[in-house]
Amino acid sequence: MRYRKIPDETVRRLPLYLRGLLLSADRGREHISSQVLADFVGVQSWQIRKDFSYFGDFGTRGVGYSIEKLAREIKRILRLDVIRKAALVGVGDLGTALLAYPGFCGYGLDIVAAFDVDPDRVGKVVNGVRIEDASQIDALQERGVILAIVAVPRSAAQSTIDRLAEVGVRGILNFAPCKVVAPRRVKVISLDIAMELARLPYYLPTGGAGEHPLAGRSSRHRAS
Amino acid sequence: MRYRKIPDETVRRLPLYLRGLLLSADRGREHISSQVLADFVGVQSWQIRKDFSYFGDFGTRGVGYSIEKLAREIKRILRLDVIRKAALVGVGDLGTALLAYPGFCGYGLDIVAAFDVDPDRVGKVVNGVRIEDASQIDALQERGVILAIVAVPRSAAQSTIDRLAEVGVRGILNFAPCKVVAPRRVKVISLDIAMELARLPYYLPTGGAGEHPLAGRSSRHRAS
DNA sequence: TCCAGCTTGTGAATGTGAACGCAAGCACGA
DNA sequence: TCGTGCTTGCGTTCACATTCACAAGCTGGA
Repeated sequence: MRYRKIPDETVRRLPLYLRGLLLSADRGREHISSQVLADFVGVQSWQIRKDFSYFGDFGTRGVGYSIEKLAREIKRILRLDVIRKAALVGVGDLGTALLAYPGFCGYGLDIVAAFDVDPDRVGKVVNGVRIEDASQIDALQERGVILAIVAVPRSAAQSTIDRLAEVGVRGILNFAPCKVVAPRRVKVISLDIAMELARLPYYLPTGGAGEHPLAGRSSRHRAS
Repeated sequence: MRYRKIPDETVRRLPLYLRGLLLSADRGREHISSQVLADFVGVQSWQIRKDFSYFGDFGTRGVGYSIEKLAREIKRILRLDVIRKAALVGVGDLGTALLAYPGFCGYGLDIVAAFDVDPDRVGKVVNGVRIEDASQIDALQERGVILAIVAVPRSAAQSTIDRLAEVGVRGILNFAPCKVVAPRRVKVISLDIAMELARLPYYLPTGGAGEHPLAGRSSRHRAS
């Protein structure tokens, strides 16, 4: 089955495995079995083995996976094996929190630029990054930035993404709560936090008699 | 097929449809067809019709869906038809941003309490909500709060969730980047922002010759 | 060298959701 | 009242992902 079509869900799980390996690595062990890793990240062991089988033989039968080697392989597959520079557009409350968030560097992602249209914010330094005027987005290409995080208001989202696409950005993480479009060469991942919270009440128990008899059943698939 | 098993993916899309309806509502139209709504939110029209068919006949053939009625139905299905009180635990950078985020109220979700362990933060008022000491979580039940947002550091995540589960919280949106467990009666949705960003480089074009010949193909499923 | 115990890798079976296509049904005008 | 055009609802088909089960293969000890 090697090197056939790679399921989208597999790609979605790879960062999860990487996170698990990085968290478990500093506990002194050299190798880890699919069973132990599976328990640690909350999936099934065969799921892990199947996912890895799309990319090659990373383990040793009877032993397990070398933690360090496996982490390196996943990083290579996800193209996280080099430090990737990212830009943040929109330094409101959420943008500020993202700038301060230490979690990105664990994956080799480095926010090197931040932009906003508000003159009051431009020039301020947040977490070591100086906020620039949004017009400076034009220079992103020369600075070698091809990833961007969009945390602007809904009304500015599409135009921001258009601009980013124009200056050569190839991957965008969008937090604006609306549909956005981009050229085919630009991969956009959208995350609407309010929408995630909004589907939580669905799984709540019913107040009276079984109005939603089937809610919450059959979640064999993705947990969250 | 009415009232058979409801696909998890359908539940995941319902908030998307609701968002689309709310955004399109103020444009004066009374009815909307599945085709128009589909274009607006970025899915296929048959997908919308199929999803709604699990819950009942909301539309009128030849006319489309009443925007107001459909929004009301989706809210009912998602149990968003009453104002739901939610608590925030962890008022760091991300927590502060979430408190200030205006997007929740559009879905009838209201953050009425915020907790932190840092004495410097306790007592401060952010966006109209006074930050309380984490020990006050015990009183959540009497205050009628059964939804919580967890934005604490990784090391505190599991114990926070244990505590919330003890005091009767039934739904949790977790931002801590680690695996967490909860009793079956508690639904946990986890969101790891860094992990989302981490899978973005995978879709980047390859530098040299086709090292990843299949990347980015075949995305018939969920866009983001 | 051989055996016992583990763990991986993967073909095949199963299950689930996406995609299709069309009959049923409503609105409106002739 | 009938016909035309449009839109929904849904049975069916197809594609994909999960799940299973086991052969292949490594390690370490006898």
